[in-house]
Amino acid sequence: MPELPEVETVAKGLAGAISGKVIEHVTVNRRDLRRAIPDGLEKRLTGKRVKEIKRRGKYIIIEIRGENTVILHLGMSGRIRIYAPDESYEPVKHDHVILSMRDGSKIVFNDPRRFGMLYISESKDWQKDLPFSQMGPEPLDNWSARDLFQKLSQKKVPIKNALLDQGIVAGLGNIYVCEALFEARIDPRRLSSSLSLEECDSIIKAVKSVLERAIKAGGSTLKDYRHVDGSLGYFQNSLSVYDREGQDCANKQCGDKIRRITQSSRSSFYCPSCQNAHNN
DNA sequence: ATGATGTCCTGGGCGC
DNA sequence: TGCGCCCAGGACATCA
Repeated sequence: MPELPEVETVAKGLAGAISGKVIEHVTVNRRDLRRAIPDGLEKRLTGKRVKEIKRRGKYIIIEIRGENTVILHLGMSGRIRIYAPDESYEPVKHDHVILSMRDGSKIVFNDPRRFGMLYISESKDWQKDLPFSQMGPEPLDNWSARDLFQKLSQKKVPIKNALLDQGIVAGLGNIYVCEALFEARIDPRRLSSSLSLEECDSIIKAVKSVLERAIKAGGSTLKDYRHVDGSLGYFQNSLSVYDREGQDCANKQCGDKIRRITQSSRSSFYCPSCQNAHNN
């Protein structure tokens, strides 16, 4: 379940491996992912040079010289594996796309659950395309409490759901929303429109803090996620509430236990004592 | 228009 | 050991 820190880690790994390099051959084994891999992808990318790799929300943006931008989303279970020129590539189940670079390295996109996407932007400027045209701010860039407060003031959904909405802020998923709300000491059930400007500021600080620490740790490996070299992230060891139902609250003086509830048929984890639901 | 619910998909974990 | 069941969840479709 890659969220911003995991996607950032993969994007950085990809950038180091293929920026400036030429794609010599493209193999697509299976096209029917969440969004079909477009026919013609092979032709359009063969012989092209990779310009730059970026990240926007949970998407990896691969800019190509002389072609529109390649958009990659890892879905839930997607992985990118990079094989150095001297490494031998042994195909495994669910290897859907293989980019063979001119220097002999290979980039493999594997996705068992097929929730991922790999396509080419329709417009010259990918940012004008959906979903980017509708996407909220990058939480680590210029995300302001004023902006969040303004957006939440019209929302009648719990704050947990609002933060998962990519139009409010980009890149957050279930894990980091739970963690950030714990750190901001805000109950996930609080109505979005009930939050004060100060509370929005707390949320922003908590989100930034948890994302920055997770990126430093190389992301969280719960099930599927791996770095591009196959190694693991280790931020899962630093999670305070996510998947810790029944365990002691991380605040030592608290003494309460982490609770799991369901919101919009998704699990939320929180500490009933530290995350107080006054003002609902 | 907004929010709630259902759908896609596979592997892993669980109970019996 | 093996079978069936349920769960994980990001984005999007569909419904009220």
